[in-house]
Amino acid sequence: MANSPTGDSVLARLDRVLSTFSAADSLLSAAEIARRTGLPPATAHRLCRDMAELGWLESLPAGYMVGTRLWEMTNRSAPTMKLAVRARPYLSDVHTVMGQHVQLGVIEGHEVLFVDRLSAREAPRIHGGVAGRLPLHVSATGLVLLAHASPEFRTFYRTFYRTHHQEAAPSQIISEDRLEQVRQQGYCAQTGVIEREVTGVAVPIRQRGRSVVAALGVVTDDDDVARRPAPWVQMLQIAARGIQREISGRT
Amino acid sequence: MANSPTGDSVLARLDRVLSTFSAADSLLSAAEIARRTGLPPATAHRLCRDMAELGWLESLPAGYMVGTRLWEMTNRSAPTMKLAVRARPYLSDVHTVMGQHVQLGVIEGHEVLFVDRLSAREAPRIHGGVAGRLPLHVSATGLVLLAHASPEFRTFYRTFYRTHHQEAAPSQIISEDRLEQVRQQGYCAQTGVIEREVTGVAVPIRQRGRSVVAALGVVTDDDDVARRPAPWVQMLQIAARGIQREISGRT
DNA sequence: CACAGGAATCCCATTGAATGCGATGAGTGA
DNA sequence: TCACTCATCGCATTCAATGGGATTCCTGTG
Repeated sequence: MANSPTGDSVLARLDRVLSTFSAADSLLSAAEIARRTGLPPATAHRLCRDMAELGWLESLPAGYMVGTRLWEMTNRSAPTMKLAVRARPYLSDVHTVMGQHVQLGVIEGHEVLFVDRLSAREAPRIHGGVAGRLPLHVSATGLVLLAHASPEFRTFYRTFYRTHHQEAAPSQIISEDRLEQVRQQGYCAQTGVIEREVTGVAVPIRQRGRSVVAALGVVTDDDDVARRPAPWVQMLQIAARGIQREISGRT
Repeated sequence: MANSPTGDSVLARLDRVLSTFSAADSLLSAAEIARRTGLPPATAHRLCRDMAELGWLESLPAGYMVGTRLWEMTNRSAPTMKLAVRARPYLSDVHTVMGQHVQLGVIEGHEVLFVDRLSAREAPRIHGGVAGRLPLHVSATGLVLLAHASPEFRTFYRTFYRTHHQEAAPSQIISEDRLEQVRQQGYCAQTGVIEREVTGVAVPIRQRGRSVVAALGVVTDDDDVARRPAPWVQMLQIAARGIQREISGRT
């Protein structure tokens, strides 16, 4: 017994402890955390206590919960979150006018991470919430991001997906032709990939007119959108331009 | 030199490193971080590298930025953030109908932390963004939270504020009478505390009809609100009830 | 009411992970 | 070419972190 005979760093352990919490398990006792992380109870207990002291966790009689400190620090200084905050009013506009789910996604690892979303209560339920993730090619938002990623990344993604989800890889939707089309058109619209009847439309958001840093999308069950996406695309593009202006100004 | 002769833990150092980043300084080199935290360059460098490996930070040629991993974990599992996500549609409703700044605040330490905000572009600029903080008594949102806090906390806050900001503590607005009034009325409306002409109105949000866990507020420069807050209060209360139902259902 | 079982918390000898000095290399600007 | 700064690495040092075990604190149960 010493400074961790298992050979993992304090940092890695902290990450493990934090990962233990989820939407379903937001309140965990020290013993439970120890069990799930495989850490000795005493160690888990000490780590949690120290994290609680800093506000990383919140200590309650019943156990520990994730605190607001990390969220606060991240939200304030992570560039992606600053983007989300600045884009928010534009999402809101789109949401108000279209009355559908509106979302803002970025590439994170090999998935789309939805960094903001305004949901329509009357619209169909969709997968993933705020901070949710989806494979890149199953949503229009993700597909736009994939289309504008580097050629190396696109190749990587194809092989990656083939190896991990060989079950039903609809390879035509991530074909180079399809992605080229998305780039040319300046948008992506697709219906029924996750669920029949549901259509996604998304447009890229560029930083200073260059690299694509995010994608703005709507999700709807309005059949009309699938048939004539043009007006919707245009509304999204106007919002996207607003966001681009907003984020290209100051840092 | 050893396992930290300065006597602070790895955890404390990580916290210091993360705190170094801010909205203004979102991209920092290892050397810069070392300078600001007072850590030896080699140590700062190693910590950053390790954090980047886990996704806590993002490593760029020009330096380090805060990554999305911590935000993601926090957003998914911190109860306060789950509250914010669930409340979002209701904030959106209020925002759409009233066309003013709408915000959701919780008590965090001795301040209000705004966990969500929808801003009106045409409305007056207000202090603090999302993840912003304000002293409890300078906004209607904070005052509602203070009014519903425990008597011990209220006493603590008064003495705390007096010692730290003796300059201009408007003690009448945090008097027990005033707070009692806020509780009785079920809302708080006040004008001109931060800026003349600007009025805040806020109502409490209760969990399962009991403890107040958050406050919902609007900020506006509409003079009419200051004179006749009643209709606005009622709209807020309807939204608040919606949120209460939403968060009292499942965990 | 005593007792069992589980959790939280404390204690403390042990030790290897973390540390930071110093050196090297890469990059930049004068 | 030189001077300066930063990133990165190697390595001996050592104390902060560790975890087994004991103790205390609950809580539910027979």
